Amino acid sequence: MGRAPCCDKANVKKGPWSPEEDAKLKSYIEQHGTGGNWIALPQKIGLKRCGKSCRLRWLNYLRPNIKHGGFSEEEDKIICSLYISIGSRWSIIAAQLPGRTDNDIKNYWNTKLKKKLLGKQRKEHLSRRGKSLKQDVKRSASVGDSMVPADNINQSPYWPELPVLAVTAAPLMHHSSTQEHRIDSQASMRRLLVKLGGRFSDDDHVINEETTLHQFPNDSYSTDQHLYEQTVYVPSSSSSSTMDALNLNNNMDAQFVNSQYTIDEANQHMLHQGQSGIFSSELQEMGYSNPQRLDGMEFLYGEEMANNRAVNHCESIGWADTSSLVGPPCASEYGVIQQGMLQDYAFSEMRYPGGAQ
DNA sequence: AACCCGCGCAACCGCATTGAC
DNA sequence: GGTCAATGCGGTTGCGCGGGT
Repeated sequence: MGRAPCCDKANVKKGPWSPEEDAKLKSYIEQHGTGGNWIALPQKIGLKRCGKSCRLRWLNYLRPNIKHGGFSEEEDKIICSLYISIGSRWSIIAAQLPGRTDNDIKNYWNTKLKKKLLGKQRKEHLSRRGKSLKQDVKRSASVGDSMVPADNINQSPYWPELPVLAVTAAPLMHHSSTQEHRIDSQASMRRLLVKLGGRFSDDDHVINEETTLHQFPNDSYSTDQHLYEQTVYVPSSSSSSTMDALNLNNNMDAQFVNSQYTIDEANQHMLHQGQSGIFSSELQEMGYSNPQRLDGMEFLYGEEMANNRAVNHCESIGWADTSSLVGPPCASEYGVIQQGMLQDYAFSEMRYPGGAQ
C-alpha cells in the first residue's frame, strides 16, 4: 500500500524549468501570493507542474533576495558551527543566513564545505603525523627498543595518534565560578538541543542529571529564558521584530529560527566542555577505540580549543551527560557526520596510505 | 575530436509534521 | 481522538558542464 501521489504524475512536467514557466510563476505569486495552496496554484496559472515543484522553484530560485554561490568565510563558519550544533537541519541553518536557501546550503555543505573540512583535517593529521614519527624515532633510538612506536601498538593502522577521551559518568561539581559557568553553559546547550528536538539516549540518566544539575533548581521560564539568552543572540538591527517573535510564543524553534545564534558563544560552550565528547559514545559503539578526533575542525573553534584539546584530552570532561546525546531528529547526526568524516578519512588513508596522493 | 570523469546544482522523492475537519 | 490532505524538510538523483586523457 503506497502513498497517494500528490499530483497526477502523468500530466505533470518534470525537469528543469523554462524561463516562461519561471516568469508565469513569479508574476503570479508577486501579484496574488501563493494563495495558501500550492497544489491548486499550477492549475490557476496554467502550469503543468506539481504544486510541490512550484513551491520549491519559488523558494529556492524565484523568491526575491536569493543569493546563489559565493559563500563567505563567515557563512562557512556559521554553517559549520550550526551543523555541529544541530546537525543537518538545513532549514534552521538557512534561517540564520539571509538570502540563502536550505537547498543551497545543503548542496554547498555536501559538495564543498565537507571536503574543505576534510582537507584541513587531513593536513593537520599529516603534519602531526610527521612530528609524531620524528619523536617516535627519537624515542626508539634512545630506548633501544623495537622500531614500532610504543603509542601505536594498540592502535588502528589508520588512526596512528588519537588521544583517548575519558568520559565521566556524572557531571563535575566544582565550585569555582569558571566551573559553574561551564556546567551552566553545558546544561544550557543541552536544553537548547532538547528544545530543538534532540533527546538523550540515557533518559533514565536524564532524571538523575536533572536532579544533579543544581544550577537548575527548577524548570521555570526564567531558567529557560536564561539559557536562551545565553545561547541566542538577538541582533540589534532586527531586534524589534525578533523580540516580537520571542514574546509572541514560547516556541523555541520559532525563536531559534527568528534569531541569530551566537555561533562563537555556542562554540565556546561546547569547546569548553570538550565538545567532541558528544561523539564519543557513538564512536565507541561504532568500534573506534579512539573516538576523539576533530582534526581539521579547529578553525571552527579557534586556537584556544586547538590548544586546550591537547591538554584536556586525558581529563574528565563536564560534557559527559551530552556524550550520550543520540537519536532523532538531530543528535544522531553528530555521529553521522563524524562517522562520515571518519569513514572518508579512513578510506582516503586506505587509498593513499600516509597521505601520499 | 572523442571519451571519461568528477563536480556543482536544480529538482525530485518520500517521510514527517501540521492543521483542518 | 482519528483521518486525511497540504506542507515542510532532508536525502537522493540526474543532468549539464568543464577539465583531463
